[in-house]
Amino acid sequence: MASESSPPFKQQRPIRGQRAFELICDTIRQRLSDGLLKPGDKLPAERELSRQLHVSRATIREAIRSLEIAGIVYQTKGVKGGAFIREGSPDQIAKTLQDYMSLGSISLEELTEARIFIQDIVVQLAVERATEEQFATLRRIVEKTRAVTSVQERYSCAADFYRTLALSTGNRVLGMFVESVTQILGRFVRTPGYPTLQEELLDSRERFLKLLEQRDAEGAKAEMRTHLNKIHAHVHKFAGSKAGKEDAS
Amino acid sequence: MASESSPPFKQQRPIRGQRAFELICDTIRQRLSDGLLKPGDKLPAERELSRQLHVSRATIREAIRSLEIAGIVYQTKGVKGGAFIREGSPDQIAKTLQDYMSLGSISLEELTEARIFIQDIVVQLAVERATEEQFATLRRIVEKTRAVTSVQERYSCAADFYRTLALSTGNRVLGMFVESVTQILGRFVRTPGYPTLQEELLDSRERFLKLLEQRDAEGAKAEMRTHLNKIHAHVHKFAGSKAGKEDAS
DNA sequence: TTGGCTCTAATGGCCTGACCTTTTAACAGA
DNA sequence: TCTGTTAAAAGGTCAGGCCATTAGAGCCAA
Repeated sequence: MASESSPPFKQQRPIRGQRAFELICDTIRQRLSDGLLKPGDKLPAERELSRQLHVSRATIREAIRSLEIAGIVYQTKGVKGGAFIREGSPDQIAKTLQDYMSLGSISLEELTEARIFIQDIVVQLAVERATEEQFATLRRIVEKTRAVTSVQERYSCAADFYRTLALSTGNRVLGMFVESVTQILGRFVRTPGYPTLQEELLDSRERFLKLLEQRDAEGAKAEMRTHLNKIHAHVHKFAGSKAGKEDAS
Repeated sequence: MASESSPPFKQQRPIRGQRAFELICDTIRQRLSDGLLKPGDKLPAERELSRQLHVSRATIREAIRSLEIAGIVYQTKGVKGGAFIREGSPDQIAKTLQDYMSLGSISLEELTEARIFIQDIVVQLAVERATEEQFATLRRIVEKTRAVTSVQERYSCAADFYRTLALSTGNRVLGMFVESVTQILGRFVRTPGYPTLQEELLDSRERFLKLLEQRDAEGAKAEMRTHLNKIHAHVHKFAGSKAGKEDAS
């Protein structure tokens, strides 16, 4: 935010429902896409922006709050605190999908179905593009999985596995989707009463890795599909029983 | 919002950075996922919520603002106005992806690449699941495309086409992704100076529809891929030249 | 020197209370 | 019946204040 001494925001003609805080958001977004603001940069303090833009601090706060919720900035308190531009993260997509599930605009079944198809793509691309080093990382993660005991740790390992796999495609859009689904399904796993399903996991992982290293796309995709179908059936059953209990109570 | 007479929001937790407006958001989200709130429902007025929850109106406003930015509610002014729960829409995903492009967390190339793969899935599912009626709708859209002249109209027809196609898969997650990408690429189309690329569009659509109606998945996928590759090359060239000009100026 | 200690200023979080604009419904008058 | 006026409700904004957190400055004692 360059300091602007000229009157910057004197919208006295709000013909439309344009709100002051939206103009401020748009300005900052514009500076982002123009490259004037980059991740890590710090916005001026609320009181300072209030002076610069000739709006009240409450309005500035609504604007910054909006940017925060949109995942564009984060805020910290204290001196040297403020609003900082952040990197994009899958969290934002995950939150949106989660909200949409709550709203009933998408269903768990649609999410898992989409996941299976997209994971197919991921596997295909991983076979084509993953480096030996990434194979090694995946193998390390599987080894780590062998040692864990708690549900929480196993989920964490699975998340690492899918994340690394998606990373190896070099496509961060796919990566964000995969990570989002992982996070959402993770909420079920963390729900008390979620039954463990460990038995064949490691075997499946081993087979999958082997096929991946052999660059056998079809085989790896089939293995992944089979595994995901099992997992998803498990989650659906759990989610269904939970909903049933809620209805009954 | 049940009225709580006991001290509701006196968070003396220094460890947690939990803010008052976040608690309010969480409460409302909880009611959503519990089914106590549904799309179309109206939240109490700001002043009313302020009284009920024993927080200032400014805090209530920050909470509602957050829900609005998250795409959960929309607000209207005037008597009979207020915050209403809305349906989930792809706009939210589109906005997030757009922001992430501005932040540099994803690139146009990654987005279009992902689109090609996901459109593959969509076509596959459409071949398997689309009804005759949906075929007819698609054909109507193509016919309409024949008549349009402006870039804006043509974009609108293309958006309808992809939306209808995605709809026919019955998977709204895929639908939202497709719609989001359409919206984002639409921003380029609407940029002044975007060169038209009309020639083969209608021919391609015709061929595609024919293959779709014959339930020829591989053929339809190939046709769609070829078309998208052309479109994307076009967009990339335009985006690249625009970026170049910006650097030069 | 070094390890704490307090003090202070900067900053976000929250509050109170007020005024404006927009929107709708109720009402009054032709 | 229609039309214009009015009042109430609701969001949008402003002004100013206090509190809690934080990092640095400066100080003091071991």
